[in-house]
Amino acid sequence: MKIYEENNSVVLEGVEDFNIKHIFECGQCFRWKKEENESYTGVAKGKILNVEEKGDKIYLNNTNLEDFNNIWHDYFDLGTNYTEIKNKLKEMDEYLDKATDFGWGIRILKQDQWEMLISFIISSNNRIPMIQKAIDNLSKKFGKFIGEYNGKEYYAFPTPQELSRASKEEIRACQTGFRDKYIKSTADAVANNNDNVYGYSMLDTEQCRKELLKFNGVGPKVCDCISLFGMQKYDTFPVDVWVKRVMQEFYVDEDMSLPKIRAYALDKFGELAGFAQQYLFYYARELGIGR
DNA sequence: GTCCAGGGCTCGC
DNA sequence: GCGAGCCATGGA
Repeated sequence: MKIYEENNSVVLEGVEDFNIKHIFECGQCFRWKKEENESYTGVAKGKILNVEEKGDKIYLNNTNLEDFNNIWHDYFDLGTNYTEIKNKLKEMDEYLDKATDFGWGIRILKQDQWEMLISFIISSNNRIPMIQKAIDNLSKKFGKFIGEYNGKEYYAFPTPQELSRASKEEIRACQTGFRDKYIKSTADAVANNNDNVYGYSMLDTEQCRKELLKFNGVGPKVCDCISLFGMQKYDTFPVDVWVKRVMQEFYVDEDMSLPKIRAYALDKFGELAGFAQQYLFYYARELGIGR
């Protein structure tokens, strides 16, 4: 892979296992929006970035080599060999063989722990477009203005302090619905009790899970998503309706409970369970498997 | 009106 | 530690 800077952009030439549609639409993130030219613009780490694909080149627009080295290299998990991961998954069974071919360019982003905590509380019993809307509203209302890009204004995700200053009613006004009380309670807990969510990455998967489950509005599924997308716990397997469908279609009985599906997958996919989950989720959702 | 979404909480065993 | 009900909002 060749990396160089030109015209306020960083170009990645010949990067393996990288497809922007797969990455941004596999359900792991909520703040990346597709532009008219098929590129994606989003906010992460308090910066606005646009990502564009042209042939075998990936253009990271509105950034420079310094930010690439400090932020984006890690954010896009470019230090991990996804070819190797996919090959191991392919050897497991025919369904993963298909799913990894289908979503060949997926990478699990290393996103902000706190942002994942609140985002996936909002996700509970909700739809993806509604989740995106609520997060946008919260950011616009309580986050810092970062700047403009391509004629649009962008805001950072609010910090724990910024969000805890909001009332339950103000949070609800951002279209969070009945989850308003969960968000308020969690924001207060993190801001006031100094619950150090940024330290949970250092804990092992089980300890991390126990800490996250203490928050109001965080159950098994939400907890697994935060662990996987915010804390690099790859030996987790979030089971939502889509994953339940694809698992029942290919692996287990119709009447198996969610906790048992989770246990089954952890046992079967082991250290790679989180990666398997992403490929299966994207495969199931894009193809409408089980509906 | 009915159904459903990247579920969580509470209770009873 | 489980399973079963109950709870909840907004869009299609």
